[in-house]
Amino acid sequence: MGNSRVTLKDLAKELNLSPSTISRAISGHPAISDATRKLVQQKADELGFTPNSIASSFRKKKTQSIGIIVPKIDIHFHSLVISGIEEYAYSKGYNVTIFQSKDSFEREKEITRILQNRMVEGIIICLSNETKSYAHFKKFTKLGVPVIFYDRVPTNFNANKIVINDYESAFKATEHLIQQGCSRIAHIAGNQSTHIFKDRLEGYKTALKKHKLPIDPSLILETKNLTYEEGAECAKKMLALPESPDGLFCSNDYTAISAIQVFQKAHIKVPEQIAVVGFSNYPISRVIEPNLTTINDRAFQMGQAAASLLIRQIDDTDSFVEFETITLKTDLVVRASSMRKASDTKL
Amino acid sequence: MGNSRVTLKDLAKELNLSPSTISRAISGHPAISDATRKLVQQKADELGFTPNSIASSFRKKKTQSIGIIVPKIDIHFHSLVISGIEEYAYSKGYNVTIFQSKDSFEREKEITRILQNRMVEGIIICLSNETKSYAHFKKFTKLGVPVIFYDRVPTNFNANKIVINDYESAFKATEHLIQQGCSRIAHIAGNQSTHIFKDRLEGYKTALKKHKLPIDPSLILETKNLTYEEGAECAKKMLALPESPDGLFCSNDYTAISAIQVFQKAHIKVPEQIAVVGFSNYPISRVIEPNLTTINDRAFQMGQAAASLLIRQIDDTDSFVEFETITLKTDLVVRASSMRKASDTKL
DNA sequence: CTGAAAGCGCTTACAG
DNA sequence: CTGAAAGCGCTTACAG
Repeated sequence: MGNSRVTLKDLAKELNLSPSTISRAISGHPAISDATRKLVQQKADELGFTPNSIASSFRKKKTQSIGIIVPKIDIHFHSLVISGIEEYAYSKGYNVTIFQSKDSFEREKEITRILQNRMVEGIIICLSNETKSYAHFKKFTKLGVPVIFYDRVPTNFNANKIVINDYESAFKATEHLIQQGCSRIAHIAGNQSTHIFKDRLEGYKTALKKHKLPIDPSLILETKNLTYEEGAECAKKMLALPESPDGLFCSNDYTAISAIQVFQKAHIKVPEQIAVVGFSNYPISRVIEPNLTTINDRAFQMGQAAASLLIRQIDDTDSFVEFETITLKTDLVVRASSMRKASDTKL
Repeated sequence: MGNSRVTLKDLAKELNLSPSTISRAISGHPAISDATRKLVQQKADELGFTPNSIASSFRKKKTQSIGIIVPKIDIHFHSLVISGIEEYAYSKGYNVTIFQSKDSFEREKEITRILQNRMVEGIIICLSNETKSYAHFKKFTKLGVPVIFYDRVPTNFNANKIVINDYESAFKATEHLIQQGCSRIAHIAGNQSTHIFKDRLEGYKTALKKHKLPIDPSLILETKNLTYEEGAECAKKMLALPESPDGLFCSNDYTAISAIQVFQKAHIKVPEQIAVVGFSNYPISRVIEPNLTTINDRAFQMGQAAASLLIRQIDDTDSFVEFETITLKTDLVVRASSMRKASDTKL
């Protein structure tokens, strides 16, 4: 099979023009006459010429590609973020190469090496949960390759970050429960070695304090990974307490949903006896009965924001800004699982 | 910032060796002495040399990268497939660049142009639902770039395909309902212009025929996109029939779940009064009450199989095989939503 | 075991 | 408006 591509030179020979002219005509250089441009275009179509962008990348030292590292692609949050990144990047002519760290620090390091060799122009990453040291990102700063962190971002390390306000969101969620008349509010917390879950716990506590409610340690249940199974365990522990809670704020939707199911099996009514709020607005939250009140964490927008910031930094090579942190708005999506006061839809 | 990379030449100059030798030492060529190899390795680490794989790709005409086109990344099925692809590709040293067609034929064509220019060595794609013509893939055959289709694959077009046996899976699901004692089994079908949904309808019909059950057109409800909302509509239509069905096989899990919820609101017991089976084994199927019986379509394995076939074809440049179709096994995952005979767990 | 040389397919500063 | 020339950073067939 004649699988040798047509090159600029081939076109040049055919048209008795120089490769320089062909190159300029194809890339729309202003100094080329309309007549020539048309001629070249026509011949290119005829011969099926299509520019070799590897050669062009190599020559220009611009690959027009960005790298993404996520722990796992099939976690809905990450796939939404990637979707946002791809959408924005595509509109700007950038390609997106993805890698899964599988929550392995070693693999994450190895991937950064690959990305460096591949000469990506920028990187967007959600850190693996094993990552405690950030030395493997230093090389990119030196090479002028911007790196944007999202969701699980480094602490004590100056960097570009896209985050949501976890503290504020948790505060809103908890205050909503208080306004619905709850006074014994429990919390299913994520791993406290992770920054964002710590913030959510803090927001919960602050809301209680503001409304002069006691902080009862027996109502705060920390999990390792906020799994469906852990949620059920926590819910059972709550029911075993001398006095059950009348409200529950969970650090994600999975634990909220499994808790609701445990309550329902124990013939405890949601929201009448326990009002429940989750976190993340997973698709399942509008499917479960009762529909789950939750925090919309805007994963798609997070991806767009990350890509937009990244490409801005790629283009502004000599700006004075070193790092930027962007905090996105979140929304409390009020649904049936927390609605004890029918009249009080809008608080 | 001194953001100029260290090159082979720099290393060569430092060590008074030729670039050829450095290149060979770095890439592990056997003809290089151990002493030299160590020397080069050491200096490379010292100067922070890391090979420019764009230059290497350009020179070798091997990019070690493959392109994926999916309608949307944040559809769980696709993110699972991508995860399988990435995992396999990574283990073989290939990179994965992703694009979303957004179910637009025009965008899909544009993406194939980009992939051609980027010189990917192979492509894995789930067609957009607008795609009826496959001419935009012919160029890859000519260039010797293998293309693997999965899920939504071309019909009347010779190609590499990874599929599941939709007909057989639907047959299994329907027969399971029959064996659970259902005799009036309804079907919520997907768009009949799509091959896979047609096959599922056929499998359903064949199971009924085999067991001498009548095929009742009023029990077959076609939807456009198998959405949650369409599922609810269909369920309501079923309840409005003179005689309700006692079994329901749905072409995906969303419609199955929304149908269950409609039934439950109408105080119809699942599975006692209507047994329900879905398709795809979405995570939500083991969360909904009762847990949903469904077909495990092995999305992750589909991704791995696609990547494995692709890379095999990239490597075997002069094999006599032109196209390959791989059909993956599916599983009926029996859960509570269809279990009318407690004793009859294994059929 | 090591080196000199050519070249992959573009782009661009320089010249006219 | 067009062309000649150099070069991006590698790899590899050829030679010794």
